[in-house]
Amino acid sequence: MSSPPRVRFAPAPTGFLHVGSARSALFNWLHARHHGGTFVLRIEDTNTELVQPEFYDAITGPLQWLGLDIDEGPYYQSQRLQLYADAIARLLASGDAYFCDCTRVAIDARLAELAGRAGYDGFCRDRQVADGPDVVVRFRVPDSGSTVIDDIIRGHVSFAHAELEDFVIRRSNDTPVFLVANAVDDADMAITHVIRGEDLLNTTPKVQLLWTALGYGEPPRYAHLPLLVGDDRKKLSKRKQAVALADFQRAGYLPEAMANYLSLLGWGPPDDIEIRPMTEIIELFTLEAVHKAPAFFDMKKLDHVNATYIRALPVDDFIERCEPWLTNEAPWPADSYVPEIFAELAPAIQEKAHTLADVPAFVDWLFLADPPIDDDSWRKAMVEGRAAPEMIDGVLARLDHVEWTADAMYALVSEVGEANGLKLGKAQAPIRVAVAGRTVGLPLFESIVLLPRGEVRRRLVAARTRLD
RNA sequence: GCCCCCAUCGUCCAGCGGCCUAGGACGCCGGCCUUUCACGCCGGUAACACGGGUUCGAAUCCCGUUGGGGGUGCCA
Repeated sequence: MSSPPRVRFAPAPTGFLHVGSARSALFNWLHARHHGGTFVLRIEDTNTELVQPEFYDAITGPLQWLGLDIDEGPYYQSQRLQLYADAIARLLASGDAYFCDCTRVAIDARLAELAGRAGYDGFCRDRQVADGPDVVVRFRVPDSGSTVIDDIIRGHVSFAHAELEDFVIRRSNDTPVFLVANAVDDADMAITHVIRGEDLLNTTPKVQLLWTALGYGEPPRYAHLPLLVGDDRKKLSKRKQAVALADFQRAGYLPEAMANYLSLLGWGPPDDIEIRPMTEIIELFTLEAVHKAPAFFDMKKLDHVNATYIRALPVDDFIERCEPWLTNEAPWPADSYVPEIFAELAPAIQEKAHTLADVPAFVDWLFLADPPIDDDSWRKAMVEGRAAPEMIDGVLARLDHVEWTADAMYALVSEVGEANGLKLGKAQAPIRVAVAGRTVGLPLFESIVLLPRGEVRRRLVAARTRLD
């Protein structure tokens, strides 16, 4: 354990990279970085029937976005098939594996009579079946004894061989099952630590058995991470929305916030400071400190972490990161967007936005010819609020003579409010709704003077008209 | 069914035999600040699943129960 660790993240390209997978990747990466080790990416694509080419990029893209730089690979198992075939041949030769031509239906029929058993009954163990089409290779699990996994997170986990079936290691289409590829590659790539989700814990003794039969010597250390669960306390599933890492990117989460939050699921820094730079997390992270219980993926907390990161961004950086939401994704026509106006307001927006996707809603009224007026806001400020018509009339009366600055507007609205017995908080509401369309938003006077005076007048008049 | 794992506030983490009348964070509820909403600050709510042991002493160790999850495929 004195030499630097070599870890691997080994996803199958069968879908978009899931947050749970991303968390596994992160923990592997953290372990490697903490110990100055190597982070290897290996694509587990032995099952050609399930693999979809478009998902290869769906792995490396999000990893890169998250900031998990890869030291080695990607290795593709589909390009290493000969290695696995050789290993299987060796197992066949040594008698640790055998051919089987049973169909699932036949197996199930036999199993139905031996109540309580599942999997495979060992029917072909000594039938000397010859290789051929529709023939698989199975591993001969020892009848007695057990395999013990010394898991860094879970301690010793024991599996009785009697509970393990003679599992398939080569499919009838001649492709190896991931268990073989796992053992072969982990040995070949000199992997020292296998860090992955707890859902793989049950497959570990099988890989271990293969490892031993292949004579690989000292196996890697295992660390099975607690699963990430959703509202229903069940493993985060692809069925639900927003479990792909790319969805979070699209929803306006910063990669560093995402990585920071993910590091907090199943682990916590010893000093309780949760939001901090990745360099510090690397320094503090250890697998030994990862705990065992499943972790709920809490969007509320993610939002909080994200908002904290957004606020901490240098304003120029913030503006740059908002770019996609201000252009391609923006709700306004491209030619009406004025970068200078946005830049002026950016610091205030940083204070309020929880995600980058929230950003356009703060400024859309500045770039839209006719911003929509929110019904609830209208009701609250114009109908239920006191003196809305008086406020608008009062402001309108002096609008053309006021200096077009935030301070002057502040004074104007304050005075008109006072004349109507309203404090500023109440007084500004009708003006805000008339001009910006909502009761909530940026500091009003600072932002309203960014609109031409004539446009503000037009909106006030329109609101006043609607009020009658 | 069988195998494996897990069990501290609603949620995420602290706690690894005495410092715990259980700590922090998110959320939630009050209050302050205030140009709305946020931010910030102050305060509050709220947990050791249960039952047996072991021990002078248990959230911490052991056993059981209950509950949850995962796996039981020619997916990974």
